[in-house]
Amino acid sequence: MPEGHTIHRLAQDYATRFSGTGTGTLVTSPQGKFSDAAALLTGAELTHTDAHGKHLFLRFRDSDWVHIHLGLFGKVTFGEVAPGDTPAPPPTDTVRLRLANDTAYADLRGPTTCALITDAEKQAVHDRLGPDPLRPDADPATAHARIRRSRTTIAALLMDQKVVAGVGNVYRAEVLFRHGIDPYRPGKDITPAEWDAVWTDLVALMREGVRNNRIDTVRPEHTPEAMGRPPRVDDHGGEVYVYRRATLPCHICGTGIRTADLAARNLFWCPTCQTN
DNA sequence: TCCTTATGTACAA
DNA sequence: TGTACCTAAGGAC
Repeated sequence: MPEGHTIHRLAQDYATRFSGTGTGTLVTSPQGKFSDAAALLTGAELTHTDAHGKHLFLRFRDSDWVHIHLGLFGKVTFGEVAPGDTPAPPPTDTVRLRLANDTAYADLRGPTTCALITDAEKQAVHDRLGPDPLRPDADPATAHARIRRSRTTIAALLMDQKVVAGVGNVYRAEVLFRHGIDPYRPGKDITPAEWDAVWTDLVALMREGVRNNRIDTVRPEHTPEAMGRPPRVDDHGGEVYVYRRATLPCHICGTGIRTADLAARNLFWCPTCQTN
């Protein structure tokens, strides 16, 4: 489930379990691809975690960072351990990285990236990413400056991590729906007022995503209860307007939700509600 | 048991 | 634009 909210939540969850405990962390790579780095890190304490867009950073000692990117399939599962009672279960052979201490373990599977990097290499990652709605230092004007000089569609620009970091296919589709914006509009036509509204909304939606560890975008007045419709659960675990709802009726106007291929990803939108 | 699909990105041509 | 990479779940047989 990796959009930016997942990564920021992971930064918190890793820190809660492994940092500030005063104990070293057992670091292993049962799957093997991270074995050498794991051997260097094991026994050190996790001192800090950081997230920018879909990139997660775990700090050990003073200048060692583990850089993690989940890609499309990556997942982290946490487990609790009771000392001398319930030990961590043996990791399966797809676990790229396991952290374990006296009270918890965390298994990382299927990441696109899991590598030991330096401060400078970490900085280079930050430098190539756009502002992240979940970071307090984010400057939305930087994003709009790029958007306003591009003829590329707003739908494609929102997925470009150099423009905005952390937005993925779900938030892209949902935020455009919430603002009634036609996904095919060129970036250069997005006004400052529209961008301000979209950015503010992304900040709120993604913060809620971190809190709940899932993506919900449906306004209270459009929930099934409020609309007098039977309750539902969308495929991905949250409640949304258009994502993966192709051909189903729009919650607001009843028009069939449309889908199309855009830069090798599935775009979803309501042709009636999104005409701005 | 096989096939498709997925909230992602990098690189080659 | 196409392809490669990483994993697991769900549906069709």
